[in-house]
Amino acid sequence: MINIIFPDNTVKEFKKGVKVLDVAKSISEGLARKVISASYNNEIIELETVLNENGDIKFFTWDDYEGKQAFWHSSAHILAQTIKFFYPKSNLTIGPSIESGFYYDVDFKGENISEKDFDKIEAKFLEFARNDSEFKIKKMSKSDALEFYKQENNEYKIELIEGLEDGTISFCDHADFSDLCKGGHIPSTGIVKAVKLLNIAGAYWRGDEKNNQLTRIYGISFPKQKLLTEYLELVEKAKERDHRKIGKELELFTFSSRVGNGLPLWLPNGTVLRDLLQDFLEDAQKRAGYKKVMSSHIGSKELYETSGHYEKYGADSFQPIYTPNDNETFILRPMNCPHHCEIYNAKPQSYRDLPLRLAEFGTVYRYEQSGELHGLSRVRGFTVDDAHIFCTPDQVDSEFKNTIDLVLYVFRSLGFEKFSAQVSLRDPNDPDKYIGSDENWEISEKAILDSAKEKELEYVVEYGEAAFYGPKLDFMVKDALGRSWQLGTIQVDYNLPERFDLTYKGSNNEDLRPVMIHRAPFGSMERFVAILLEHTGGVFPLWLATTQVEILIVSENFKNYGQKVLNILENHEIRAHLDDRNETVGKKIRESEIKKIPFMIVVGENEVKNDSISIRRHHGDDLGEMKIEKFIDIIKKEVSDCIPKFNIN
RNA sequence: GCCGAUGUAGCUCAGCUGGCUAGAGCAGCUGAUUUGUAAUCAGCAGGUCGUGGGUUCGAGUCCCUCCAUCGGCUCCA
Repeated sequence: MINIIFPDNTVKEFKKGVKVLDVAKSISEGLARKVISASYNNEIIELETVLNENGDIKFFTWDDYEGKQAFWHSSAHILAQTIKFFYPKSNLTIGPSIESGFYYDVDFKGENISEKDFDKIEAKFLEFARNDSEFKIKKMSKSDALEFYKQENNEYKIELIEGLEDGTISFCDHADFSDLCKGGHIPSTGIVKAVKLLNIAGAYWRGDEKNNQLTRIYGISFPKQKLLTEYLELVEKAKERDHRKIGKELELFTFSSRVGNGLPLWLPNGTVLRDLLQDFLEDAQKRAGYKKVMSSHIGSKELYETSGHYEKYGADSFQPIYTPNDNETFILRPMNCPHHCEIYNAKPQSYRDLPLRLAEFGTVYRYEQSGELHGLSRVRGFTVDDAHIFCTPDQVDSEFKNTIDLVLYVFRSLGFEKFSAQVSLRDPNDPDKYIGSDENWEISEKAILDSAKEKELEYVVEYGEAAFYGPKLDFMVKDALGRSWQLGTIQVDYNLPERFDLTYKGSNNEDLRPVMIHRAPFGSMERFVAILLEHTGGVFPLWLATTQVEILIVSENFKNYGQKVLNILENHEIRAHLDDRNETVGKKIRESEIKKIPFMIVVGENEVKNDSISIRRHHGDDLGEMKIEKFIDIIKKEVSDCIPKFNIN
């Protein structure tokens, strides 16, 4: 007999060799019908798995994350079966589940496949699913596994198997289809009732640009047709929040091929928004003891050779700028830190001056690969809300933590409650990618991990994601379609201070080396605005609305009164606009609604007579007629309520 | 940079298998209307159909090149 512990901590005895599905049945028939996956001692298993030792069991249904993963992973098997049906010569590689759905990477061996083929693949997929074939795991010896794929001439699977240990290799069979797989399936294909292939893309084998490019087919599947319909509707809705669409509608920014790809043009509305964000952060930074500086958009090549950036990125960047003088070469600046190092160097520094926090909204230019450009999220010219903190080694800890507080303040003030933190460390297998001593790296990696822990951030550690000069703590936020973007970033750097020979005088008059912290709470104005647009859908909190109040006159006879109202609001620094066009009130309201303007003021005969204004909120709430002074109070209160000031400890 | 898709007026789109001077709505301009909470009416103007080449009696439509955008991959100081 074995003891099985259930999630509610009850323990039950079962016969050794009991099947997982029978354990579920012992609880209730209902559970046994709904359960599609399970874990034992935190290892994902099949419902057919037999249990021979004591352990913790968990059951998963479609409603659980793990249930969906098993469902989608199993769907990838059915997709693979279907692909083999239509393209018998193709080589399968890997087919995992992802956050929403699954994909399979296939080498089609020169055969063409496009989205036009999706209909027939989906139809055959569902036909295979309806056969309700059971997924069965079978163990295989390494030599048999290799032999299986040698017959298929599948060098990818062979490479995978060669990396596995004999005795740990298993295949998953369903119907007449067999695939190398470690497990984690639903019981049978019949549960999959709906499938949609989403797109087709190139993907490098093992994620390496130097390898063959495979064809990746993305798909998603559901246990009910209705869920698929709902999913597709949700995606359509999310597309309405695309920042590129909203940016166009609200006239925030644009691009021009004559200016250049990836070089955004900020329109008047967008510039108001951007300035508001900049003022907001500058106010917080002032309170946190930062000093503003400014520097040029180009710098001599030597500057970036000193920093190490030229060696690392020079060849893939905008190329050097020459002058009439043969001895001069300049570079369009790709980052602000070297400039700030030189500001630090402008005079001898003392430990009494530290920490020195230099802040600049610095515009930088990077030649991103053409396939990388993406609206405002990935551009070739952008402005970093940059600052560099020069401090003593003792101060790193507190400065780092204060910086985390500032980032969290920014995120929370702008309604980014859902974000993930990522600690990016060196790739232990590729030390040549990085500059600086091991000792310095270890100190800074520890500083970041300690701070993240103390601030109780929920973070993941990614090896190999560090900048070449130091480790990072990044704050990631998702866009409307669920893609993750890095916004805020904090980086500890022991290397640039050495390269620029930065020093300060210690209390014993000795020359000491400061530590640098790079940080940008927004990340960049461009990307931050992009994500902000996708989160708000263009409906900004009152303090960020580019136009806060639209004044609508009932007819041209009330132009003067409208103008008077406008003047009063503007005197109170309220961003108002007078719509004095010869149009109907209905039309002006419609247009203000589309532009998502928070408040509309309607003035006509009644208002002139009563020396008042009538207020309508965005989305239709009628606040009625009131004195203009009262309205000003309402606006001022709402603005101060939605944006608390940054307090430093 | 790589794989796939797309590219018609400022915007959103129509234009079937190649066949008259390429259409619509919104926006714009002109005029009428003087309007009370999501579109007043009429008229006018606006496009070398992304670019360059080719096939054809004839190309928005078919083929090739390049460019850009979109979805991924890779990259992201």
